[in-house]
Amino acid sequence: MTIMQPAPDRKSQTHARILGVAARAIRRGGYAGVGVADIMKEAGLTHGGFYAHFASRDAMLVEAMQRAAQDSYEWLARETAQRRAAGETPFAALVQVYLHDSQLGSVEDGCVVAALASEMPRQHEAVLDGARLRVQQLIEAVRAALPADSATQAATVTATLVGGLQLARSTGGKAGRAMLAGIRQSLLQQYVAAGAR
Amino acid sequence: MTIMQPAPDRKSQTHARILGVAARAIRRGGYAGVGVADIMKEAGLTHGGFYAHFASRDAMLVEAMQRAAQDSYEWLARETAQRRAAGETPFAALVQVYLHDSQLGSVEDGCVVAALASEMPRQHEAVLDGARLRVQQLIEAVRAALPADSATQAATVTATLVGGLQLARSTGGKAGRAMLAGIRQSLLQQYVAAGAR
DNA sequence: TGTACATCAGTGAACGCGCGTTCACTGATGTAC
DNA sequence: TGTACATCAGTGAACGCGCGTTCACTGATGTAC
Repeated sequence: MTIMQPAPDRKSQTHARILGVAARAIRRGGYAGVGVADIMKEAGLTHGGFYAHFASRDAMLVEAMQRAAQDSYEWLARETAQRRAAGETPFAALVQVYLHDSQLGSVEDGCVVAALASEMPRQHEAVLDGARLRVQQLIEAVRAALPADSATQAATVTATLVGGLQLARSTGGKAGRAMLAGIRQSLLQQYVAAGAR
Repeated sequence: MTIMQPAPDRKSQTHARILGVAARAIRRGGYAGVGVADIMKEAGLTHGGFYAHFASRDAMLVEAMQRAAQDSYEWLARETAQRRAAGETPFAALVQVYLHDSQLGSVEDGCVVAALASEMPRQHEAVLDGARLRVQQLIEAVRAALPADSATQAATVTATLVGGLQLARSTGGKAGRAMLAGIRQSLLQQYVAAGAR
């Protein structure tokens, strides 16, 4: 009785590919805006195979949220690390990356919290759990870029980052970029002047 | 040839009632979460009559967004006026009203920007136009509560208010209320200390 | 090494439900004389 | 004042499409001997 290993491996690769597509799709279209068939098609598959990977559409959304959280967390860590290596302070790097102009157009590759925040109160508990965790992660990342004694400011700065990106995206165009630049400037003035690392 | 006036008046009253229901429904369930039949039922009507009032579901969403904007703007103006009359500064009143604990549970009666911000980039141009206007209105209301020379801060404060409410709602429960309290405190410290009116 | 066989990831047709939309009809309101 | 009539807001049955879900089947992969 030999257990077949190659097949499961192949399946889990496909599973990951579907999730990658779904993680981008929920940020682009929202929880309500993603269809099973669309995701499978974008992953190069037919819709029938979906249920070999997920118990239901809802179950997929839970996994997609976690995957999107992981992807956007890694993106933030990578980008900020690069800027710190180039000499920027952690806080400046955070602000410049999170509120970068390129974020205006790329919702699907950006922070999942900013992409889905206002839809959160409407989600099932399973999705909410993942979302809460991701919010905490983001606040923690902000706190790590603030002075040790300004821990209570972390949530406030996070709120400004998330809300600022959303407002600038809603505004759009040149006015949106101007708004984003203004918010970057405000944050840097306030917190760097206040001694942020 | 007499023109009948009473009938149109009655119809416009019904129209306004449907819109009132819809304006709350989009904040509660999001643009994608509201159904024609649900709204009509909540307004005490049957779904068939819907198209005597709106050309399509999308056309209704445009009007509902405007109505929600108007409702939440009036709510903010009324509540802050009451607090200013009781002696609070305009900025304190704004922060205390916008980030009041009661806002955690009542998405459908609160600020439409906070309720729908992350869904905005996905909407049709007609809906977006109304949304942009509402964002500007909100920023303007914030600016009016800031010192004359801190106009560039208005968008930043607005971002903090909107983002803060969303993060606290996502977090929920006791932790959500604590987060909200922290953000209120941060904002008041920062801006009142900086000389906000 | 080569052939028959077992496994299973993925296919695609089909089903059923919900929702936006249409439309012939009803019945209440108010007008005409 | 009272009766016949016109208007039209609202009703409710029906239609069609899209989407989540199911399921019998295929064909590629790798095993057994």
